[in-house]
Amino acid sequence: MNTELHIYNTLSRKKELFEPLNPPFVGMYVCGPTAYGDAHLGHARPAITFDLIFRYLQHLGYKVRYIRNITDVGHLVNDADEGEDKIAKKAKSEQLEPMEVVQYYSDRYHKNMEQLNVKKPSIEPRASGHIIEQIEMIKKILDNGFGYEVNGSLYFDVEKYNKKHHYGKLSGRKIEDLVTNTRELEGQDEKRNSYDFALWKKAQPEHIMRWPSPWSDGFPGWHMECSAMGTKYLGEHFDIHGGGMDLLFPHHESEIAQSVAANGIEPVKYWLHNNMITLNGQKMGKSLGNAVSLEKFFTGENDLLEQAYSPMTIRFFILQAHYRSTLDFSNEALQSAEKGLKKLFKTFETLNKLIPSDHSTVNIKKLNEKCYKALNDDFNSPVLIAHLFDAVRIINSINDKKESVTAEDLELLKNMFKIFILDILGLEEESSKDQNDLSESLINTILRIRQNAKENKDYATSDKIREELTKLNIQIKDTKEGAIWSYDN
RNA sequence: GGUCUCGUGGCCGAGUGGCUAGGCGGUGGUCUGCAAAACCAUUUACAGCGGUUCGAAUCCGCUCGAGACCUCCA
Repeated sequence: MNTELHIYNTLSRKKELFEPLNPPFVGMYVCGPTAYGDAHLGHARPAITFDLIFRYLQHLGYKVRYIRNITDVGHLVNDADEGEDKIAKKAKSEQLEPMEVVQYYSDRYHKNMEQLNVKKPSIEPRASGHIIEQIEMIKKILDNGFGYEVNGSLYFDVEKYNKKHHYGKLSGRKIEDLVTNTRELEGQDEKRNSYDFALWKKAQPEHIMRWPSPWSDGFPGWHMECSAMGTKYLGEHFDIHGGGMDLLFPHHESEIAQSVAANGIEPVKYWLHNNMITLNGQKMGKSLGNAVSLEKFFTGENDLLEQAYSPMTIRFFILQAHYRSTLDFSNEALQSAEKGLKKLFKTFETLNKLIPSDHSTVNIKKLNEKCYKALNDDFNSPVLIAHLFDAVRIINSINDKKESVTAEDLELLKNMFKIFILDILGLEEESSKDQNDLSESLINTILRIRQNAKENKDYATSDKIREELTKLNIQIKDTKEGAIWSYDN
């Protein structure tokens, strides 16, 4: 039962039985963030999706090596910029060493991931730390005749590659379509064909991120880092490669081509892609200017947000949709997720109070099996959550003496909750509110009651309240504007 | 324009040939000093049109609508 995991492979566009290449080991590579800005809701989706997958594979007993890179070289800021490095641009504008920018945003990313309870990957390599590996891989591609050099820059010869292999097999594109669908740019292009892509780019004099190579001082092309680092840590052929659907083409397509060109074998057995998060039906992305940072979600400081949404609300919201569906953001949807999550956690308390009886009126074993069935069907977390809410209803009914379970079933129920909610979905209870906020509003509530008593000339009660608060080192002062209070330390 | 994906009830979101998804909200009830919580019941569905089929939200075709990718760069 637990072993029949099926996952949707973008390569075949079908659900396939998951069979690792070298069980019990599983290698998984996921495209991580570019460290040049704060993480937004769109970044949370792949992180949480592959965290779920990581956690479930581990739960099934696999020894998973999970690689999630940080891209820290050669990103453009947006379309308007002429070939300038995203990180370098930021560095220049803020008078920083590029690595300072990378460090700053990596730290912030890690903090957000921790808040979302996303487990750390096994290895988190950086592109800048693997320049040698990338150069070595480019050399292999050249040796095998799939690259060409122009003025110190190297490009991948897609047409030549496509004669022996299929460029476009992952994204379902045909090279003829690429020809007709790419418009010609002015002569500045060094590439033989518009669909060729850079393996290595010669740095312009103003570029501050540059490394020596046999061809020029420059930087690696976009797709190289994932091919090189994936190969280095997981081997030439590994189990799972993941990322957002937006990376399907050309990034992942080109990764396949590079690996095949260099190593002669298909790099990845299962390709997994999560869908986008939309806002008013449109993809959420930095370049579109509609991306709300995770930090803003947690504090609520954004015009689009009616309130703050906790990291666990965000996590639950994302897990309530299947990872291959688009998920539309709205305040209403997040608020209902918040309530649902609260209900789920409240049930933990009820569960611990339950008293077993000598027979069960509900089939807990079957429910448990259904939960596994949901996850085994391409990590269907929304269906899993639906089953867990069935369990919630059952638990409350037992508490109301309308249903009953044996001690054995109760144990299973407790175990289910722990395994699915805490371990696999990775949800955790959040301390209801900031402690300070809570005590502050508590005191204000008490003072309002005292004010009422005073207005009713019930001075016995109002004095009693002041006395009790004083004992707690909370000093009350009655002023013309009303009572004020402070900690009396 | 090319390629692909999608269109489910007030909102979000599963399902993919016949059997209640689920959450949030609404309504009625049980409980309750009142409320909350909980439980029970209940409400509104499968974009439109046509076809296949004993039977379609689910398959096929068309129409309408929405989105993603398709230059440089990561």
